[in-house]
Amino acid sequence: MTSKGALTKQYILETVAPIFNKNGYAATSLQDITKATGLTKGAIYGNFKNKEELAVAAFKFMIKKLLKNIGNHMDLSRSPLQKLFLITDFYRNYYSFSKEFGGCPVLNIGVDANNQNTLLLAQVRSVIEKIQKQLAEVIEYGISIQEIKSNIDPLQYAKRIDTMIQGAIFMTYTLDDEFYMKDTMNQIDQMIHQELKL
Amino acid sequence: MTSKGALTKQYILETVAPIFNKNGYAATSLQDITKATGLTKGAIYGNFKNKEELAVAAFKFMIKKLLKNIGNHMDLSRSPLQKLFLITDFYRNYYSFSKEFGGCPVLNIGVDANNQNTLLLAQVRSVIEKIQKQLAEVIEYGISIQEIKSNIDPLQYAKRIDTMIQGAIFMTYTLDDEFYMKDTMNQIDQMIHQELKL
DNA sequence: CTTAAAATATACCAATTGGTATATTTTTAA
DNA sequence: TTAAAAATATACCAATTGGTATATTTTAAG
Repeated sequence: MTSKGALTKQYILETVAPIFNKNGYAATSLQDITKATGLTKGAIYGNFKNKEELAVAAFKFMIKKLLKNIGNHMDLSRSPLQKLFLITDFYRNYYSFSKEFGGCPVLNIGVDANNQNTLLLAQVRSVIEKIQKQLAEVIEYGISIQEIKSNIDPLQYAKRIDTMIQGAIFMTYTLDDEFYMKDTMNQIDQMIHQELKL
Repeated sequence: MTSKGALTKQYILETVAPIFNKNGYAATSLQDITKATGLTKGAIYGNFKNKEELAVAAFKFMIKKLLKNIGNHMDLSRSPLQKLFLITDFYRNYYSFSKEFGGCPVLNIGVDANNQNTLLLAQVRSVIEKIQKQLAEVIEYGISIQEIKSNIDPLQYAKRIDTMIQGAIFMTYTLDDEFYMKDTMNQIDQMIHQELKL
C-alpha cells in the first residue's frame, strides 16, 4: 500500500517541477514552493533534505515522464527506421507536450545549472548521454538488419539528431514559434531518407 | 573627450556581463556586482537605474562585441557563399571565444529570461531576428548573383542554420565537449555544398 | 478506542536581498 | 585656484532568503 508520505512526496514533485523548470533553481524560492503546494516549510523539509535535493528530484520526475512518453511512442513500430520517424513525430508535438511541465527540462535545467549547480548539471548530462545512447542503438540495430546504411557512425548520427532537436526546442521556446520545431523535424526526416535509408 | 562616468559605465559592463551571463539574472546579486567591480552600490546605482537595466545593458554590451566579431570575420570575403563558410568558420572557435564573456549570451539569457524577464527576453528575440535577417540577406544576394540556387527560401534556410548553431552551442556548453560545435559546423558546410551551391 | 509514529504546522533564526537618502569625495570647467 | 557638478561611498531600510527546533495534528496498527 502507498503511504501518506509517498503520496505527498509525489504531489510536491508534480507541483514544484514546472516551477523549477520555468524559473530556474535560484529564482525558485521556498515561498514559491509552499504557496504552490499549499503546504508549509515543515512539510517540504520533512519530505526533502533541502532545496537542492528537491530540485534534483523534480528534474528526475520530469525526465521519467518525458522518457516514458518518447519510449511509448517509439514502441509504435519495431522497424528502426520507423522508430526514427516516430521520434521526429513525437517532437512535432513537443511544444504543447512540454508546456505541461513548463518547457524542456533538458534545455532549461541544462542552461540554468551550468556554472551554478554541479548536482543538477550532472543529472542533465547523464540524461543527454542516455538519450543519445538509446538513439544510437536504434541506428545500430537498423544497420544490423540492413535497414540503414552501414557506412554511418551510429553515435555521431545520434548526436547530430539530438543537437538539432535541442536547437529547435531553444528557438521554439525563445521565439514562441513552432515553425522551428516543425521545420527541423522535416529536415531530420529528410536526412533519414537521404543519408540513412538503405 | 570621454567623461569619467562613461568610463566607469563601460568598466562596470565588461566586468558584470560575464557574471549575468554565467549565473543568470536572479542568481546575480548586487553583492556579486559590487564585489567584482570593487565599487559600491552608490556607484552602481549612480550609473544604472536598477538591476534590470544593468542586465539589459550588459546583454547589449556582449551582443555588440559578438556581432562585431562575426561581422569582421564575414568581411574576409565578398562572395555570399564564402561568407556562409566564414560563419561556420567563426563558430568553430566559438567555444573559446564566447568563454571570455561566460558563454553564449543568446542561449544563456534566452533561456534564463523566458518566463522570468520580459525586457531581457525581448532583447534576445530582437537579436536572433536581426542575425537571421542578415543571414537571409547574404543568401538572397547569393541567389541574385547566381552563386546560390534560386529554389531555396533564404529566411527559412537562415533559420535552419541558426537553429543548428544554437543546438550545437547548447550541447557544447552543457557537455563541455567541442565535438558538437565542430561536427555541426561540418554538417552545415555540407548542407551549403549540397543544397545551396549552384 | 488507544497509542506510538509519522507527517505537518508554527514560530523563529541569522543572513542576504534590491534599493535609497544622504554624506563625502572626485572631477571638471571657469 | 575655486566652486559647482558629477561621481562615489556610507549607512540604512523593509522584505525575503534557506533552514531549523519544536509543537501540533494526522495516520495507521494493535
